[in-house]
Amino acid sequence: MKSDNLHIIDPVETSLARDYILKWGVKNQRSFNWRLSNSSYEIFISEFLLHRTRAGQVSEIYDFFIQRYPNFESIAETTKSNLREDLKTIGLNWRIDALYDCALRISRDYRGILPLDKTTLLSLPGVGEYIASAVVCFCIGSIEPVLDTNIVRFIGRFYGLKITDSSRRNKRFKEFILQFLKTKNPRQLIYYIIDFAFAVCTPSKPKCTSCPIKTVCNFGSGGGIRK
DNA sequence: CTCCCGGTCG
DNA sequence: CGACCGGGAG
Repeated sequence: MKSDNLHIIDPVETSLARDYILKWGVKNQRSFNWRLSNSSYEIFISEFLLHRTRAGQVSEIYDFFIQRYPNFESIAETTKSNLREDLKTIGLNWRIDALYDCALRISRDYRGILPLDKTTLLSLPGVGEYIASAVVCFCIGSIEPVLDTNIVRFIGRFYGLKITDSSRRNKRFKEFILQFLKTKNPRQLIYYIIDFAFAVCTPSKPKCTSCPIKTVCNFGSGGGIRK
């Protein structure tokens, strides 16, 4: 029987699940070129393009885009219509405008070098908490509350938290993911969680019966979502 | 916290 | 239709 204290982080269960995810990730992680990059520009671009867009979709144009636009200046020097043409397969025109404006500002105000503090990142158009946190974590290696829809679903189910539309900005979810990411390589673990949530802890019909952490998971062990 | 928005794909 | 490695406004 689990503790009656709701929403208390169990360090043992967290540690067990983390170890399982790390093990699972080694064999089952997806391979994307942007995950191998340590360039702040490429990391920023990839997160920007992944905004509300499937990873498989982005992967089809990612190499082409980085080659054509190797830095922020090259984006700032083209036209919005060129940029739209080169990104038309992934859509979301407002995002393309935002990317263009980001490139202008970074070129003009920061000499083309992406500032790596969250406050400045958040001031850029189209950059919210997820992208700012992910960029800082991936570039510097610090532990940040990176909460995309996949990670929110995973954290919510695992700890038995009610998942709502605002969970990604919920203070409790942030605390839980920060705790979960307390490893030497949070970036890698984030990728693993995302892939795990994509393949096993899916939105509909999660594969709980074959899930490696069902015994310590609130959802998979039959606890369901506690209020 | 709630709601709306967006282009594309499975 | 729901979902996508969310952001912005209210």
